[in-house]
Amino acid sequence: MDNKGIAAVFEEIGNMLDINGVDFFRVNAYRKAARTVENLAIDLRQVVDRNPQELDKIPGIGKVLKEKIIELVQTGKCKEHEEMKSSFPPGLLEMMNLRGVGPKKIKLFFSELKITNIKKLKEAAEKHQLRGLEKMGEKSEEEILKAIEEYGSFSSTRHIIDEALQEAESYVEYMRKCDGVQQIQYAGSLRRWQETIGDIDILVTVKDPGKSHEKVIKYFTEYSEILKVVAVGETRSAVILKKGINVDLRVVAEESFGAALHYFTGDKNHNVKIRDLAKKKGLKVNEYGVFKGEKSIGGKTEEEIFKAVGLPFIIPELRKNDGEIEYGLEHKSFPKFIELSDIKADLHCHSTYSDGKNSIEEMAGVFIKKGYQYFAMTDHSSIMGVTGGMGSKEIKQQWEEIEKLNKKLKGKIHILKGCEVDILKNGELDFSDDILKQLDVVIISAHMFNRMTYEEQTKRLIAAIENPYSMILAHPTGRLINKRAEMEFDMEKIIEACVQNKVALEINSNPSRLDLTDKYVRIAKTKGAKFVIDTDSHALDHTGFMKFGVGIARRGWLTKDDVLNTRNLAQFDTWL
DNA sequence: GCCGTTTTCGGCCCGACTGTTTTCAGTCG
Repeated sequence: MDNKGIAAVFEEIGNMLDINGVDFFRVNAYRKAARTVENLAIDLRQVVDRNPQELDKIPGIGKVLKEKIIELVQTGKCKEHEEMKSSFPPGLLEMMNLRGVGPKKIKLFFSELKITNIKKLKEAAEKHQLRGLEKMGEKSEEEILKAIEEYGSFSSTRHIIDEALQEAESYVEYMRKCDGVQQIQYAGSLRRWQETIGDIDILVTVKDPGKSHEKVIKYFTEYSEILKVVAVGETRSAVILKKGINVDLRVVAEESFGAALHYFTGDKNHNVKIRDLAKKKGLKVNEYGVFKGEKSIGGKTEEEIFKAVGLPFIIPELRKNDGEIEYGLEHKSFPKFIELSDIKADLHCHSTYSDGKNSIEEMAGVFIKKGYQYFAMTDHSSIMGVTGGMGSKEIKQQWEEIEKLNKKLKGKIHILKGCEVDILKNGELDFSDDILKQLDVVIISAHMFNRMTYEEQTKRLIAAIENPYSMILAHPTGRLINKRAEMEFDMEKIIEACVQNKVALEINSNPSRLDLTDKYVRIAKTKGAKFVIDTDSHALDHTGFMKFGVGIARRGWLTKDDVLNTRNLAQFDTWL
């Protein structure tokens, strides 16, 4: 069983304990462990295989959960989990997904009305049987029916980052026009550049706290794209957009901007840790500031929050309670992480020579506008028949065109002759050595045969990486977020093969790919890998995806030096 | 269930909003 599966089991045990009314801290221990395991960079299967004692180092995993992890990895099951589940009516846990329904309500519905699933809950609400229960009334019944409707109509999947970003930017633009709004900023997982986004969080400060709050909240709930207003309070509001994304608004005074921004940026585990640190120093951190007793000692900026608990500024991308707090306490400063402005080239894009929408010259034009010094033209090789991949005749034509363009565009940008060469089933590449040796940039990638076994796939990829002409391994897992699962293979071995053979790892910036993921970026860095951040553009407007790849790189703790396309052409050429 | 330069036992982040109530429990982030 993999990390995700283990996390799901812990989450389920937590939920069942919660419904059973067990001590909340025990429940929380399971939930916390579930989040920790889910966000873990290392594969627990390998840890258990190698040395189970390493589990002791994982925060929040003690004696009991360690044994459960070993059991789950080795047998695929956990006895206690199975036993608990067998005593739970199927369908009961699913009700946890309904907005406004938690463990207490589930327990109430079950003990009083024998409701064991969403269908029965709906029937009971429609027959007005719920309003007779303790603390339940007409309104609660309506809310439950609405929650069931929402649950049925929206997929519970998380949103792709560029969709969420567009929605957030439009909403922020709208809010900016509201009288009384001073500062405005989206926060949450979007500000952390997380690969997928659960909901959008918007923070606003107002000039005149007493008077403006109400006005701003009202304006927020009048946005044209809203499907439903979920909550309206004095400082908070929540809505669901027509596109199915939840948006939370928080309104605070100017002097609390930093504290609120920190609180609202999260993630939750990071925030809990910061508050815990504060507590040990005799301080209290909340969304309004840092307090010593009643007295505020900071909160206007995020820096003040970090400083109060003895930390240097931590960039949003790192806030995952994934070692960043410990690192900050020990080192008192962080390396300067890569920024979008460090990028000097794009090394993976397509033209009409394969499945791109635009000509080479048009692609060159957009990269010139971005101020890039060079880019690699990397159309598909011929096996990608559906995408009109290039045979040896087409690629030679392309070289001629590139040479002409390089003369024409001299001084503006330099085009490298490249190719996204497919990895064949046996690990060989889809072009002869004769072609490969004439290319400036050879990207290798697997588009087909993704159903091979774990071992076969690992072997296949390693063979391709060991090809002396291979330079960059593109989108290794081949996943498409919410659409296609990742290929199964031993990622650590692949990373090691890349390091040994001096093959760079691509961070593919396409928001549906984001492949490598941040977790493996970080592992690869510790193993000494080099990276490129590419957009894999198939049209002019895809070239703007770079920011997402840079976000992943920052989440993986990369600096400029780790990323090859931050180098100027001469330096990059040396690496080639 | 986890954890420890205040503890191996006794703590565990902190606050907003809703609905049903007259003081708060449940839920959420």
